[in-house]
Amino acid sequence: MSSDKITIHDIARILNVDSSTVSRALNNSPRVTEKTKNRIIAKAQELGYQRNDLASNLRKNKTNTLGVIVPRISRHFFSSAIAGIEETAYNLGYNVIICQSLEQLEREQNTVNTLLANRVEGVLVSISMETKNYEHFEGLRKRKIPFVFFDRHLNVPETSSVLIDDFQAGFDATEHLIIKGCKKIAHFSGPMDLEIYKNRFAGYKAALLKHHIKFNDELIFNSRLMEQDGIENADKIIGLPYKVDGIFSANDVAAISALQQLKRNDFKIPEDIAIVGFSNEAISAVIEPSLTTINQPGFNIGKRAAELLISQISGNNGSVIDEKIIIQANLVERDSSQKNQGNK
Amino acid sequence: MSSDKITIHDIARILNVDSSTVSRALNNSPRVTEKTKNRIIAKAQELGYQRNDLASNLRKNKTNTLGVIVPRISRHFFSSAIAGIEETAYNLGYNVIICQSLEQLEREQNTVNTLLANRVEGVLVSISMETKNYEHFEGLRKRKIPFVFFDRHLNVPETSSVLIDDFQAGFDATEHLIIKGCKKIAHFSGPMDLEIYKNRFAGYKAALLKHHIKFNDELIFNSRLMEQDGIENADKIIGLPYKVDGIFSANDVAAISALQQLKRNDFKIPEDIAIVGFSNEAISAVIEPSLTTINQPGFNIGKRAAELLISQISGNNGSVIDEKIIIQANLVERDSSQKNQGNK
DNA sequence: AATAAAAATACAATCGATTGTATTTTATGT
DNA sequence: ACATAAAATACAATCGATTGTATTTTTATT
Repeated sequence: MSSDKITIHDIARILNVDSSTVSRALNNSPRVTEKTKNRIIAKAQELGYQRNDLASNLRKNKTNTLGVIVPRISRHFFSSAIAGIEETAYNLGYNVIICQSLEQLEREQNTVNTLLANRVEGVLVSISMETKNYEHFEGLRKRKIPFVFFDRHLNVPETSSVLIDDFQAGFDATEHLIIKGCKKIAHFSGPMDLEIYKNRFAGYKAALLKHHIKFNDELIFNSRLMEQDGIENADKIIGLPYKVDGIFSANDVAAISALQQLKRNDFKIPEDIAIVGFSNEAISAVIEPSLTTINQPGFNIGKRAAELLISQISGNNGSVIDEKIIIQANLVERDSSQKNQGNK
Repeated sequence: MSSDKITIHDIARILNVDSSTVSRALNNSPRVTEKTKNRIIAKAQELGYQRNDLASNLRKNKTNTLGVIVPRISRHFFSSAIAGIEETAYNLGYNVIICQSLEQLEREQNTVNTLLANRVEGVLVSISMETKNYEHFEGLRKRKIPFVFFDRHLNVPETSSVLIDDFQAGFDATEHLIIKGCKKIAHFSGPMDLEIYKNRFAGYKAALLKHHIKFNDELIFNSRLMEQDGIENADKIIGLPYKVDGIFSANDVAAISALQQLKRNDFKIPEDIAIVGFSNEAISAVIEPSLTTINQPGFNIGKRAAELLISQISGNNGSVIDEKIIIQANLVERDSSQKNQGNK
């Protein structure tokens, strides 16, 4: 009946055994006879006993819990990554606490403290756009709690991360535009404190260099790559005294809003301006024209990151671990970049 | 330095006070002098003390934690709802544990147990497509842990839920098609164990009735409304000996894949067949033609559900609570249903 | 039947914080 | 300076489970 707060002590009292025996029986310890084990399990079931993990974890000094910090759950890349994390965690018997920073440094700091207070055994982080340094992760380091950056990371030594090769991807995206015949290629970049944006930008520059296209500072547009930013960038491009014929945007959100804004201003995509985005959001496949972009396999990144983290938790050999896993990110060619190549 | 596992007892020993004083100081109790409070807080900071919430929660018998169970985090509606839940929870000082059922009953049952073991104080649930009854939630009821269904719910008495008016929305969607001139309207329905699909279907039938259109069983397509289902439904419609001129799909996913399949088979949307979906996924706005659909305000639903749950937790007056909140869901008219009305 | 060895169970400390009660310290008034 | 009230702090039990050690019970051996 009233299965309100049944403890092992209640069961012990009823069956006239010690609570330690109940504990061992429920944990299937070989130290308890099959017969009493069955009695105890039956009674526990009858009373609707449910272990108190707070007490258990406190005593064992082990929580089997991972923390995850992402900027925003509702972004498709992150929810996919979380799905991958969850999958791995679930299979290996870990729980997951998910926190959002909402791109705010202060909330990111708070979540680290919450996770510490909850004694998570490891943390997976993709940092906010406001995060410029490492400080608030020091607490994890001090307490020897392993953590792994995925995607949005800080370039600190002795830290593991699961990333895509943003330089290569940026290079590929830009070279693709060049091959399609673009000469004046703009780049929408994100906050330069974030490694991913630095690297995508570097890839862009390297591709220009390789193909002997002069780098032009005026064609670099810095923003937080939100929807509004894409629109504003598009307006700036329209206002330029010369013709831009390609855009490589460091994310899809800005690429798409720019694409729509350009369409509204009677630019033909890709004939007038070819566009390549980054992330392969779900929208990108169905927008018209469909958006050429870099596919970031979120689920897979989350999966690998969780695997790496759990392996570090398990083999806690005190030594500092610094492992980088690079996941393949591939260009998905769609319509927004299929420019007529030359005029034969 | 080694802030590994600093406890209030460590601080107490160092400062030559009792651990109870340390506890009270850190919790800003008026029973401790400002002077010692400051000493203690300073020392705690110096040592990098971080409260162990496991111990604290165990003792207080209060976790300030909510559980959330959704079918799939990566579905936009759910991640939006979670964002709304998080927002409310964060503001009111609650933590949130998020679990996915992945549409599997077994996993849903497991998550309930996990949440119980973690002593959450309330649970927000949107059930899986396999969930047909209430059993596995009985444990919550027994332990007097309030829970609130949102969106996908079971129709059990003495249970609170935050829903949209699926009947009305189904009615509106169907009537909209009728007004646009459709005479033979197919309906893609989901598992009939779920109230939401029952109600959307009922709304569909009511609209037909009102406008004197005969209900035709052949035009009802039951499935789990996945991408593949939409394609198959479209094929079946194509194969019918008579012409279908409208589709009301109980979700956007199936509506969109059907739309694309029909396009591939040279049907003109909306001229040949008008389509209305349900949920207003992000894709629906950018697909061509853009999809008319019912907007379900996920963030808002999550927010309201969390508020309702927390109010029930706070006012735990033992009495059973049965509160239904109906959130407005509105038709978003887009291109997929703008059929030529008559031929004047 | 006596004794050793093995098996089953009981005892008791512990994890880290909280909190009601008891004790010590400080302040107040005469 | 002394009694008393008030303030500050210390003591000790508690939350519920786990686990090393001690004790009791059973089994095996001669």
